Amino acid sequence: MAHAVAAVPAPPEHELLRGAGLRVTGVRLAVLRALDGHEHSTADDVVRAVRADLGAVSVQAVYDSLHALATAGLLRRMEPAGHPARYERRVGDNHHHIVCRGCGLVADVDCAVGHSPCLTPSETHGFAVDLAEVTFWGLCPECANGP
Amino acid sequence: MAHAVAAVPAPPEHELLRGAGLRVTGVRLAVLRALDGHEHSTADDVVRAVRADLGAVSVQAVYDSLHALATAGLLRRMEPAGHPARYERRVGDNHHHIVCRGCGLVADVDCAVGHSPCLTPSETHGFAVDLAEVTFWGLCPECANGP
DNA sequence: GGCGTTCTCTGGAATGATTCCAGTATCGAA
DNA sequence: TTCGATACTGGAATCATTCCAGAGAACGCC
Repeated sequence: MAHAVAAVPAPPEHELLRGAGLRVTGVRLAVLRALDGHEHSTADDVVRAVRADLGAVSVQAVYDSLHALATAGLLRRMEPAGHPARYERRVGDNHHHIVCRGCGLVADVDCAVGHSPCLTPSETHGFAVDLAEVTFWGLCPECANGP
Repeated sequence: MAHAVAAVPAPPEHELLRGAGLRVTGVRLAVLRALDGHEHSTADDVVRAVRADLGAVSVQAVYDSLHALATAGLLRRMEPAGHPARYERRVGDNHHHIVCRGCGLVADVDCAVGHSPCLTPSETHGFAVDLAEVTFWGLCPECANGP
């Protein structure tokens, strides 16, 4: 009876990649896993996590994967001014970010108002706007108290 | 009667610097002038403008001035992801930016709603928020039509 | 199951904006 | 006018990211 179910189901990450028309590779799977539960990781964080997972992997392989996945909409790239880029798997929803001026810590914020009032600029200067990005700046609890 | 007014009034930039507690130097005045009518200039743009104005000036002098002026609140620094930082003299008002994905062109947008509903996040995670930054992304008319 | 095309990964070097450093020049208060 | 603090010079360094050419792996097709 153990073999009644035809095959081991492919892991969800596998499906995601196929669904997006991307080849399934070890590095890409490892990148997705690395970001699971570690939102707002830098490319460097991801490189370390992927190497802990797979062994030797080149920096470019990770950058390429991050690019491919971001372009396919499987992850989102955000770049706080003055900090390296950060990646997250939470996509498709309308959420924003708080960045700490002290340590660079990033936290998610759901849109303050539910729908998107600020997401339609008053005057577009003829631009075809496709995305509104809101970043809050401040100090995290740690940096606000610390020396 | 011509000499009734005691002295030639200091240029407004001069006053601005003194008012902010900054020393008045040629480079700083030239940086402010360079940004006049050329909002959203890059550091490189400013270096070129300052050199056209004063002659030989080091890159660091311009970066130092930009930093000092930005810290003093006399200009604002904005850094669209993937592009060099840009500087503008329009400060203190609540305005945002549209950035072209094609050419990097930046335009000003007044807050879509007048006051600031989006500027108060729903949950701050304990952060002391002091600034909300809204960036719209899209294509400028030129890039939307061009090849 | 093997084959070939096409995309991905490796390793190393390059880029570009920005910053660091030590020494010299300048600003402006006394 | 002098002096201390601050700004500027020139050159080298940093850091995230990208470019490059070639070796390797995925997967549609026979």
